[in-house]
Amino acid sequence: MYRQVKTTPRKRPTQERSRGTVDAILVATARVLVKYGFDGCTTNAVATAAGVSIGSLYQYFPNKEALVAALIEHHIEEMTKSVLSELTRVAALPIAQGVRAVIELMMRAHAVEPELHRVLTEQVPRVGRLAKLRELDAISHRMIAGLLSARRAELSIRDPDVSAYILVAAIEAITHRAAILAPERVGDPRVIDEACLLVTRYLGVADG
Amino acid sequence: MYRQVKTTPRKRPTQERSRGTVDAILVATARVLVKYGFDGCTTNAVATAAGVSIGSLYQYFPNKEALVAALIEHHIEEMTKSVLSELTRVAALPIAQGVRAVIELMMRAHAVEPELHRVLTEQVPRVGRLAKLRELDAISHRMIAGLLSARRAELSIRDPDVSAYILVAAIEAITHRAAILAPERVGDPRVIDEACLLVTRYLGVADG
DNA sequence: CTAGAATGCGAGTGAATGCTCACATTGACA
DNA sequence: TGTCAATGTGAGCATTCACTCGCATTCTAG
Repeated sequence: MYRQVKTTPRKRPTQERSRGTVDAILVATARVLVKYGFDGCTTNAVATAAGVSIGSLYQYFPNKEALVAALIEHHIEEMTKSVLSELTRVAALPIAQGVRAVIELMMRAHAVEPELHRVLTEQVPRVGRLAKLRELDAISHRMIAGLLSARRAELSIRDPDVSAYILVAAIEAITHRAAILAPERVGDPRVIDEACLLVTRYLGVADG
Repeated sequence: MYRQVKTTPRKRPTQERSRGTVDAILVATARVLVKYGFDGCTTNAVATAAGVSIGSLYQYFPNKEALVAALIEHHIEEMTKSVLSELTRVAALPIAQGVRAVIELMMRAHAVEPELHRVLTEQVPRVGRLAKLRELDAISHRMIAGLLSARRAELSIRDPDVSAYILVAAIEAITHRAAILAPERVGDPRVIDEACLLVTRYLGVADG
């Protein structure tokens, strides 16, 4: 399918100077990626945009994919972190409030740098980072399933696992679409309210 | 963003012979695309796989993107057709039955040639066919909104438009995910049942 | 201060590949 | 059967681009 290439860094920067270089390269990658797309994101273009020589770029990244992979990895890790912390926090809340909190988190997560988010999302499969994405999915899925199990008495669901699958897919899609296809919908309280309604009615709890 | 290229056919085939050529090229494109991905899908590879010379390929397709665009267009048109006909049919059914019918349609639609579907989906933006996809979205959205409006008395929703947005996003995602990330889930009756439940509970109607 | 390590440089190389074009073959129609 | 248009061919051109390598500069430790 997709040619798999090594995307592990070639060398870790140790001095201050080189850390700056690596940073500049990553920032430039994001900029070029958003502006010209994956195909227009040539290593030479990135190096130029970063104000760094192409040789330096190759000191730290073994190839083009590695550049994008690094961005994706970073992005997904950030999302994983916030999902984890938010879901932990939510465990203590009344369900309706928890639902709203999670949905708002997702909206916010999609709203920061939506352009970059879109490009990265599109390029995930090309860069062989689907596994990383599925990891995030799996985490969300497990945590939601756990929450549903724990509060099962309050809910009218049959199988927490299937329900978690359905909910994760639905909420991810609603927020993702809002961000990608209709940016004006992001943060639209009608959409948020309605998404909350979808979940609470499905779970059989009163809306917050 | 993405360099836009002409993707309109260069010449319409008139004789029987050339129609066969065009067909062979499209079939080969699908095969090569699935097997080697977009990057591995070189025009020369497609021509070889089609048993056709590279020159002939360029008689009918102005460039590489046009090949994939043709496939995508065809794919989306097929989906649009079945969505239109199914939604029309559904208008006469009791709501719960209609919901199930639509969800099953979506599952089926995603289940035919899931590999090709996945690759095409991934390549939609690169080939500048996002507009076509949004068209299908808009059609679905309008028709669902229409249905919700018409049966509003039976439903406990506030804004048919927002509800349609939510439902289209949720159902599309649930089926898409099933097909792409967990093919074993496609047609899983538990997932279908649960998706129906999500919708009927949200709409406030009894499950079928 | 100095030696060697770390970092930075960028012209150039090699390979991939989209696409052209001059020519060959086939079909339609008189 | 002859002629012209439609169709088919594939060697190779032109370009793009990822990546290397030999050398220059900067840092650090002793």
